[in-house]
Amino acid sequence: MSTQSTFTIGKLAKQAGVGIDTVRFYERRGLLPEPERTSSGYRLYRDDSVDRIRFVRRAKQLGFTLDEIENLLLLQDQGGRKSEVKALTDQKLMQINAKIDDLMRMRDVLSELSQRCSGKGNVTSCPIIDAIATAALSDNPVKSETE
Amino acid sequence: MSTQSTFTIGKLAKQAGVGIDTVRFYERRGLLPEPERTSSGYRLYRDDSVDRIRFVRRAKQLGFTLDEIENLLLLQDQGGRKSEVKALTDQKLMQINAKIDDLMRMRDVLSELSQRCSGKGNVTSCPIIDAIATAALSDNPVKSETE
DNA sequence: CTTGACTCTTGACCAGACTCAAGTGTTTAG
DNA sequence: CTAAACACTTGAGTCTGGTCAAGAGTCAAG
Repeated sequence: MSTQSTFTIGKLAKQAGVGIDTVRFYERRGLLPEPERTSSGYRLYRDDSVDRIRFVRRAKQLGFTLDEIENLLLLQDQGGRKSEVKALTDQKLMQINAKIDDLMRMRDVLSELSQRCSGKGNVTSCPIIDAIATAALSDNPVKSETE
Repeated sequence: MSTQSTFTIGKLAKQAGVGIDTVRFYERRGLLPEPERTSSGYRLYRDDSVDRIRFVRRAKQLGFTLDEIENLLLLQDQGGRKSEVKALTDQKLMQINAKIDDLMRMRDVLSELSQRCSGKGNVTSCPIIDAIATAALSDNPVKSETE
């Protein structure tokens, strides 16, 4: 009578917008609890599993790794403190800022090199190649702790 | 009388600032030509190999992958056209810009969420968790072609 | 001559997040 | 009843850029 709200892995995957293998992978990773099974062993899910996978996907879009997301989910499940969530967020924010800084430095160099290169003729005395070949780039570490 | 300017892999690695394994790895990858060998099989290098490794390292700092660097080196070795080098550079520039855009979008969301979260109390009704759990984030693709 | 430092090769392993293959069992539509 | 579509498990492969280990040969100093 009412909508029977359990479904197998294929529907879950489709509803959550991921592949079937991804669902099983998330389960192995501990991001999804082990679901009930039918007598024949098929996994049975309910809507909350869709939500959970979407949570993972959205957190990933924000730059969190699966390990970090596991942490976030744990805090949600077991009622952690807001300060822990905020700490994870701020840490991620700093990592992202560091990465942006790296990339902007690369961009600045590349964009200047591109402008200096006419693009005409053969590669002898190409400002781009020359700059990479000699130490025209500052030799300070471009690597941030985020790599 | 003159400085005998060949050396084995350890010196090369040290001079270029990479590990010995990295040198051999670059050779396997085709970034370094196969060097001469002593009668006992030791690799023998000259200064140009130092330059070549440094080229790779600098190009990497600019965001090029080893495949792309191989390409760059090929253009340098075989006198390609400047336009090809410029094309590679501009392509990389666009990739980097796309990545920066992605990261800035993430940063904006995270930074707003962080500001909205007091960090006090337990996680029930945490604005960060709530935002990830519901569709508070735009569901448009954050993925750029650079991933 | 011996010891220690150096080099050789092959091949495995790391992170991160999946993705696929093979072989088998289950459910459903016609 | 049969065939398609779906699901199961185990285990391996993908990509990138290295890094490490084992076992053996080589070279320089004392």
